[in-house]
Amino acid sequence: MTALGANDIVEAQVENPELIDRRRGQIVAAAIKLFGARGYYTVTIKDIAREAGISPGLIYQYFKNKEDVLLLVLLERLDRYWRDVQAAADKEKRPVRRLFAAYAAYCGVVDANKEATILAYRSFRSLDADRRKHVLKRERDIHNLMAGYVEACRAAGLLREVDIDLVCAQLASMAHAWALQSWRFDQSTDLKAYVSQSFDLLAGGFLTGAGKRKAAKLNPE
Amino acid sequence: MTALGANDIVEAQVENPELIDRRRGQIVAAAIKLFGARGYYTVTIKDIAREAGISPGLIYQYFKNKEDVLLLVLLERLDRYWRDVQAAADKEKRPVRRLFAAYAAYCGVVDANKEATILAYRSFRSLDADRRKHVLKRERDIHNLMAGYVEACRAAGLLREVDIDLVCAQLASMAHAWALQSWRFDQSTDLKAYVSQSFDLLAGGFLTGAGKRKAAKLNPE
Amino acid sequence: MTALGANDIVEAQVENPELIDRRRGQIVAAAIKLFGARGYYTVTIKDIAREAGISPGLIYQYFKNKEDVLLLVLLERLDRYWRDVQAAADKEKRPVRRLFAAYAAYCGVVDANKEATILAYRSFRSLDADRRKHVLKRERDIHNLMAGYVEACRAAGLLREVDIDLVCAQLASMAHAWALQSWRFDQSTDLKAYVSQSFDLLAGGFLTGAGKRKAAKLNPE
Amino acid sequence: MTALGANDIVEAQVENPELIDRRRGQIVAAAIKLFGARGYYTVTIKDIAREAGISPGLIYQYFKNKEDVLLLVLLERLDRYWRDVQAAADKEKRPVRRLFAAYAAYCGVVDANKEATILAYRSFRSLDADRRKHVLKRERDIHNLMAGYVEACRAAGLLREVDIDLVCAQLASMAHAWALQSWRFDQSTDLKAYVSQSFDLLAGGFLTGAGKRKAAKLNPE
DNA sequence: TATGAATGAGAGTTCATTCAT
DNA sequence: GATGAATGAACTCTCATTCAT
Repeated sequence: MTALGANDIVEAQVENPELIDRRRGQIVAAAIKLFGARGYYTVTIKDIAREAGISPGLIYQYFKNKEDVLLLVLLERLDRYWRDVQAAADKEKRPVRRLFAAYAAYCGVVDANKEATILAYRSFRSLDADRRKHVLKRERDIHNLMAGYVEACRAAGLLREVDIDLVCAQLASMAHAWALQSWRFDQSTDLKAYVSQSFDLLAGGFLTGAGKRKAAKLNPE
Repeated sequence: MTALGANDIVEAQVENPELIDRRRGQIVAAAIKLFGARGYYTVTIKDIAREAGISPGLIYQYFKNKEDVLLLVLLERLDRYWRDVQAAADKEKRPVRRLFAAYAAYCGVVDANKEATILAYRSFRSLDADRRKHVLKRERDIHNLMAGYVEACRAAGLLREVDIDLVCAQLASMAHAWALQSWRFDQSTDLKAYVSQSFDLLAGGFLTGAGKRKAAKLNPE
Repeated sequence: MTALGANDIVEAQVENPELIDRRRGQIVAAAIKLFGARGYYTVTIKDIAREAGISPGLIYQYFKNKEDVLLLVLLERLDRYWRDVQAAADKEKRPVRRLFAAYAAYCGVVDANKEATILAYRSFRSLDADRRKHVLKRERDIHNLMAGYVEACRAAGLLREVDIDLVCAQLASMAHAWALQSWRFDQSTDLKAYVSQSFDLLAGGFLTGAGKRKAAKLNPE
Repeated sequence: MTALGANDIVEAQVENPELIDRRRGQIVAAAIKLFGARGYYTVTIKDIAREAGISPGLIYQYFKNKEDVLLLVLLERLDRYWRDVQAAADKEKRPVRRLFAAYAAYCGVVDANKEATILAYRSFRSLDADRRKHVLKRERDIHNLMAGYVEACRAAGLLREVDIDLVCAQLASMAHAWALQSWRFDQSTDLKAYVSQSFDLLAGGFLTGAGKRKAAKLNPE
């Protein structure tokens, strides 16, 4: 189930689950668009309602308050990340290729949702402790997903003796950097070049010689 | 001159430059504390005034509006980063050691100002276009500072053929990750371990064999 | 349509036109009372809300800002003047009688709205250029209405060769004087006496001998 | 003595009478300029201080508060009116000529102080009851001055049987109309034409046949 | 279920006035 | 006598939330 129908996390006044899914979909889509462009605090409930084509009052039938809208927005994004990354990784069998595919997918989804990625950094701390936990839970899911791919490289003897969490932090940071620190990069750099260059750099640090040779084959330049 | 007396960027109604420095120091210190803990939007001018031990009206003698307070808060942090990093780097002559010293100092100042680092990510986009430029200018100064240290490694033949901007992005991202993604790391990891491990990982990616041997000597474990 | 529903001049957040009319009626009535007594600047939005029996926020559903409230207050008064004057004039056919009826009605509406008349003088300049234009437009409508009645006297050969705009200025000034310069008049003077005396004086200046004889019949003292 | 040194009306913290006169002169001149242009409420004490070239605090050495500044501004204007009108009237001996000279001078001083004239209408009601009395006292002085000139016409048998206060109200209203209702007049009308035309109209109402013949000689067109 | 008018607490900001220097 | 930094009450306006329809 997607984050939207998550009645255990976010309560609704409405019973019909399909309606909940549909309305929350509308509202979250509108909110992602607006929060992404202008941030959480400068967007009003009225703005979201107008963008979603419904009345302000209706939002409170599907969300307890504004913060809950933000929560689902953030969870929804993380769900999408998780699905995209896994789907891409599943297409590859060999460990280094799989890790690369996962990283490339991660960068790809960041690129396709730049605003949402930035929003996550901006607005995570606008949530209260309880809601943060839910978001962190999903962050950790993604972390674990990636950690599995790294671990597989180790099992194949292709990984130097390094801390896997640290490697995951690096991979995620660099994927995020594409959205968050774009000012550092030459404007002419495109996503594809960024992915291969940054992976080369990162992999150079954590793969063994054998691993690097496999990685090298990914970019036949 | 520090960012506080920056009359060309932020205007004051008061003439006396020493007073401006002192009062802005008070106000920015209070604002860093509160913004850091609760974010820009949930902190009120009255909160800042109370924390600084002055009246709300007085803030407007030294700042045109709330956004200008945020601007100086962000600039002040970047100034501090720049100074700390440079001071640490200056103590080392050899390129790899110098780069390491710079990175370690960067991580150190992030650690000492975790809240402020997070704030930068959260609140940069709350600034209007003009104010963002000022912040980006200082970000770039730090970027260039680091790029210089990386470049020196290349001049000494210790750098693989890699994009320097990308390397800088990695270094900065990992330093920031210490504050922003601490949930990824084993709670027992301390700053010192983090610095050496992450540098080892990064340097493994961008240094030549000779460079790595020099880097290895930095952590005589 | 009265000035209150004037959606083209003052924008409302609320759609329902009847509601707009009703709420604006409430708000403008309260504002006239308070502005009239204490002037524009010393009356607060909260005062108006309290007087109107609504919440402060609601005023901003029907007016963009405080200045717009003042605008409708001033327009509303001018509308009332126009309607009262025309209604009274329509009851008389012969030119001098009609002009007198119009003047008497003008004085009457000034008397019934002394505070509002004074307010117009006080507060017109508190409006910005755009809003002033709207008020002047209605002032001119009244001017033209009166000018028509004076012109009819001329057509009937009862008017000396005088500037009609000047005559209108005199008529209006004297009507306003009843509210604005009441300190000049013996406290025992009542409205009726004021109207006949001042009209006698004014008409003596602009009517021909024949016209004055007709005017004389109006006051059979 | 002019209104400025009026220690019995407005209190000063400073003893030296010359200084009081000089400083109040500075302050009132600045205030007239600013109040005239922008009205009482939108001008701040700081604005006045800046315009007068002194510090805000100093104003409170010469005035108890902002309202007292307004009081002296209004009194000062009335003093000037009184002096100018009397000076002009004194140059003529014959009653109708004298009255005309007084009226022309009145219009002249209105023309030279349009903003201040408008200010009087706007801001008189911003004063409290006590201060209003002082202003009304001087208004009455001018009224009486004019009434004397009208009375002289009656003594010479040149006045119809009319109420003198009403005549004074007319004369004052028309003089003020030059500033307050300029929108009614053809833009090409100049002051001189206005004075002669309006006096012709007014005098036509209150003078006898003999009086009118004398008045006619004033405008040898 | 859906609407949107209504509420009212609280935000940023201004400014008359005071007072230490 | 003169300065101008400092105060804090009070302003206009916004907006999350509620509730009658």
